[in-house]
Amino acid sequence: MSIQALKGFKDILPDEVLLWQHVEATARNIFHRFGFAEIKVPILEKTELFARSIGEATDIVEKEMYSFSDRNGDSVTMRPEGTASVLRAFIEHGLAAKLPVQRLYTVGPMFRHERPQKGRLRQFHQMSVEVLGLDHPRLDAEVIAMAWLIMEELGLSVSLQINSLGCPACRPAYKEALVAFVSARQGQVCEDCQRRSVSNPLRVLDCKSSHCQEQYKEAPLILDHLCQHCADHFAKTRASLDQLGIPYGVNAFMVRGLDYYTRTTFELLTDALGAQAAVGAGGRYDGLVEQLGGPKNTPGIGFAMGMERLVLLLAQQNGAEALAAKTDLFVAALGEAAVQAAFPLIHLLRRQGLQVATDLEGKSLKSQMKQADRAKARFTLILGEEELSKGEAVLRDMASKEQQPVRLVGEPEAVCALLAAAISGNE
RNA sequence: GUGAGCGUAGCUCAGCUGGUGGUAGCACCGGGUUGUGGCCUCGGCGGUCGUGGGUUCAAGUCCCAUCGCUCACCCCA
Repeated sequence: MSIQALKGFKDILPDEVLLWQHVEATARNIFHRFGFAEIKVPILEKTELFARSIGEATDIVEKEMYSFSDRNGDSVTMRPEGTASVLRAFIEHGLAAKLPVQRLYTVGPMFRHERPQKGRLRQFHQMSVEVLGLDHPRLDAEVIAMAWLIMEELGLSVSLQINSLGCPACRPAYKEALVAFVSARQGQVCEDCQRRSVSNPLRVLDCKSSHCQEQYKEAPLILDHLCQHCADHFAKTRASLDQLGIPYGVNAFMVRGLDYYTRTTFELLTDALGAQAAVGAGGRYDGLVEQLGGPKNTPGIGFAMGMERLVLLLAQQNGAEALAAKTDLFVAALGEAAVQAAFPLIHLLRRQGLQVATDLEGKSLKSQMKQADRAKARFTLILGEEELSKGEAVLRDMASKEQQPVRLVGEPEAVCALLAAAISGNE
């Protein structure tokens, strides 16, 4: 048996890469329109960084991280998410002092040791954004609107849900009320919920058991327990979203998995990916910068989008035919003398910026025409003995089948220019 | 970590209650067209039936184990 990739680690083959590039290019373009700058951060960090940011008691930290001792004995971890690393860099380089409000985005792989399933891998890829230093509700709406625009420009139909998780002033009291509610119904909820009510109480609300959901219809809602400040912030965020015409649903049962979230949270949801509903999600994390040792009172908000999930959606919702790679010119040379003449010419054409494919071993013309067709070449330059003796080649338009002679004598640069002109003239 | 389903050619699959793996489709290579692609047609290449054991005269088929994949739970983008 030959060696296979690790479980949950996948090769992205050339055909699929076209979709990935489209997704990434679309998002990057929008990030830039919104004033975001790219930051590249390491994939490996000290384990402590994630333990402190994501939360010691979360599943991610407890049992899903790729952690190991490096050769010095330090515990290091392959990042399970991007926010912690970006904030570490923000703090480490004193970016707050350079610009009061930082808008950053990053793209790359994340690692979580989970059981793979549809839309979920051990190495997966996220595009994520962070805005640090501002907590105006209009910013919350702007960030959500940016995520929404990416969906629009990718042509993906998803739904947007928002919620507020409160802040350290109001959430604890709500948590207590919820725990009291669940423990009063111990016998009526599933084992998972009984466990969650202790480990991560808010999580009971998105239990998949319809029986549990029935029970929670009467449950206290976080939105009824927000302090004045948080309630205000949420109302203004909603008003700003309304102003932009972004359609959303308020879901008081929406909970995020990471401990650091506060106030506004949101998810972009689809029902087309099996159990994986969220293609993007994020929220505010106002205490996190300080918690990681950064400047006090540095609020933050961000979101991450799962690229595997976006690509899956794009492939099934949108069709991907339009993204096929194509070639400007295929050079078919027949016989050693022609191949000799073609080889440097091809290089010059490529230097000039044309996409040129060829067959280096001088196969039959039929075979080379097939290759040209497969490469989706718009033109084929046929260079055989006949043409060569006349100092010419034949340029064939693959779609119309029209052929015209092209003079090859003279300065190579001039010949290239002639060819390039012939090609662009036929567009 | 838990549960279920599935492993036959590069890909998609057929193979019934065990009885010689398929002219199967797609892809690939070549011929029909001495130098012209897509369509058609003819031919060719291609297999430790995931692996190991067991039952049997006989196992792709039944049993056990193991590895892998998929989906779901958990959790999450």
